[in-house]
Amino acid sequence: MILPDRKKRVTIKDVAQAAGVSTQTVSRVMNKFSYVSGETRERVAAVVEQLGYRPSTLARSLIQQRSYTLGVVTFGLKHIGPSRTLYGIADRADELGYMLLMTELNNFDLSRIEEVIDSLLARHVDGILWMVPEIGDNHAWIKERMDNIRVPVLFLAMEPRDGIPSVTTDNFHGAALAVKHLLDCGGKKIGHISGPLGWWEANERKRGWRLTLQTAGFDASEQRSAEGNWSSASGEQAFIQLLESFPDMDSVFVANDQMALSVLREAARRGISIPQQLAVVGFDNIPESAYFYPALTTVAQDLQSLGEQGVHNLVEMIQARQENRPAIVQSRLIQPTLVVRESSKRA
Amino acid sequence: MILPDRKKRVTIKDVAQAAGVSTQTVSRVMNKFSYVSGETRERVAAVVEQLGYRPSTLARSLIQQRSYTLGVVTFGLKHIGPSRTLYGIADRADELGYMLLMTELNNFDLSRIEEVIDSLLARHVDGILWMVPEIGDNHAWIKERMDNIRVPVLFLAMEPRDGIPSVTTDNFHGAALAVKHLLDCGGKKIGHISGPLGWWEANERKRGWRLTLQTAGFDASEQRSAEGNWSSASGEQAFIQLLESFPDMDSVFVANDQMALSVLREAARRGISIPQQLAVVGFDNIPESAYFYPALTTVAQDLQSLGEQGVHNLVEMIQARQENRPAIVQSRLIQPTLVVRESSKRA
DNA sequence: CGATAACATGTTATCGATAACATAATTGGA
DNA sequence: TCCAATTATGTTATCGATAACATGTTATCG
Repeated sequence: MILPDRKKRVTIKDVAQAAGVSTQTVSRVMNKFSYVSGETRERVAAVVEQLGYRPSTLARSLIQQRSYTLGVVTFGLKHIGPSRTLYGIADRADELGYMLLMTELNNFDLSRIEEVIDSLLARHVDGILWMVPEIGDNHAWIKERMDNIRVPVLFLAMEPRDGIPSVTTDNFHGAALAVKHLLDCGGKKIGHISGPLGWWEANERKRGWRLTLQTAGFDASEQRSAEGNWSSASGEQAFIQLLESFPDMDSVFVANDQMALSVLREAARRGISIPQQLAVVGFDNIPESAYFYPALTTVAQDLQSLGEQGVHNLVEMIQARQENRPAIVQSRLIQPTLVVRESSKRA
Repeated sequence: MILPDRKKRVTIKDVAQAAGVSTQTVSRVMNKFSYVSGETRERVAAVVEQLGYRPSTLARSLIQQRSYTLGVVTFGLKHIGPSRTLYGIADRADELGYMLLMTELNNFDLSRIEEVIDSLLARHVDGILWMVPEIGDNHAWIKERMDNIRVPVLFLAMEPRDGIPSVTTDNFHGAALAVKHLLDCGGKKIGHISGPLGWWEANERKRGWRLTLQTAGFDASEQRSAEGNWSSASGEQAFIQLLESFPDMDSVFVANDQMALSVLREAARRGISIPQQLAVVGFDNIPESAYFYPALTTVAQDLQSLGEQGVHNLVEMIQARQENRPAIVQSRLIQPTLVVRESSKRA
């Protein structure tokens, strides 16, 4: 027998010819649920097996107007947050029979955004997951262009907006949890190290800090907070600055764990004991935070499930559209939880 | 004028009809470099602009037998290492005009591996980046199946093998750097906390530790090393165990930064001063390691450039094949560097 | 026993583009 | 001036599959 050229794709025609049937019959065998006699089915299956035939999803996508592929647009992939989300996305997508076309967005020019979306649409993705943090007005294009995009788009970690499907961690509530806990621990003078305030998430966390304090009758004035940029380096700077503008601070809520790490270190250097003199709470619950010294109390946001939810809802929208049902647009908030560890435990 | 249905794809036919030319002419306008009169070109371009036509990469992939898409198979995406690599991949791929089809491999069953590869091939990827750590014999399938895969496959972080293209950090050399540095710092009794020894990378790092010590005439017996599983939790266990089996240890080389973090903490708890009583060197140079207390000396592996190199070489192979040139198969080793910080600096 | 339904299979059109080939109109050089 | 090369455009085949339709064969039922 002549072995087929290993470098050439085995097509449905090859199978049809080898089995002595039409391509349609091969297609029927591959896709089950159609009238094919047992004998024919077996014969075709044998040829499929023998030639190692695998249908081309690409060709199928074209005729069925459906690719079983989702576009994912990320930003800041090299950081741990996005990759945990991506993990959830990959996992659920696989479960639901979808693959992911990935793009990293490296800037926010409108032209770059269009380019990215166009290249996804050119590959016929069934839907798009927009996994880009909301910074300044970099989401401004949404209202205008949304309807021009022929497929559903779901936004992750975006400020909830009416009529725009999204899945987002409740940053405000997370911050409130942190601050309430610090109050419970006897904190009276609670400072804040925020993320870059151009970021919606950073703003929400700061708002959570401010409002929770004010509601409880405490001071949350501007000199009690300092701004970082999420990095440990910036956290160190912000902490030093905060120690100056708010010297009698007894607790601090830090907008992410990386910056909190710097707080722990700088405190150790200065002989400020944690949690006795200064209670610290972070945000994110990165895996390392349990092994900081002292172990960091932090707000856990479940990014993996954020990603999973995102895929789930997006696929739901895709199916609705496929079946001509009205799309259920919803903004979903995921509640973070507090993980109490040593850095805040006071006797 | 009747506006086109926003939900329907604008095809080359629509443009051709609206411009009063054949689809071939539209194709020529889109792809430049062919005879089209200035007048026709302008007219078609205007229609393209007006209808917002974007060619379907999918259809083009089918006829050109080339998709400008790379398959990426990851493992352990939720960890920081893979995502830094992925960032490098995404960046370079974008630069070279490729998109990425991503899959997370969640187990090593041969059937799962075939499934993953099949689903990438079904989507006509031009090449595959295998970004899965080598654990036990989970790469054993390579020799057998490699030729059955119709596209080039490039392996990241795999043990270099003749005839198999790969890009890999030189773990052995990295470990040697670390141990030599500890010797330079006056270390005489140098322990090791390894990663899970089923991993090739963990083994290499341990081998680097052992051989460097032996070459310098020092003891590197088994009770001077303990095995972790990369996690901080396991690092703590391994360190405690090591303190028992090797009580007079004066330095320790830890196979990754997460485990080293636990060493720093446990040492602090026990009043072991670092670096005076115990010098510590980690591996990876995760961003946080510079902000551990004390700041961690570590071996920096440039995962981003690992990813970039991988894409670069893979695309080179794809082009070679396209142009019927012989493929240049090479295994490339990337050299890590030592970053000296407080945890090893002795007076 | 003949008509209708269920089964089994094949033929042609289609998805959205480009390749390969064909043809007509200019241009240019001997 | 005439023919070959260049320019400009159209027609048909193709990539690899499925949809839609057609047709023949075998059960089934009144």
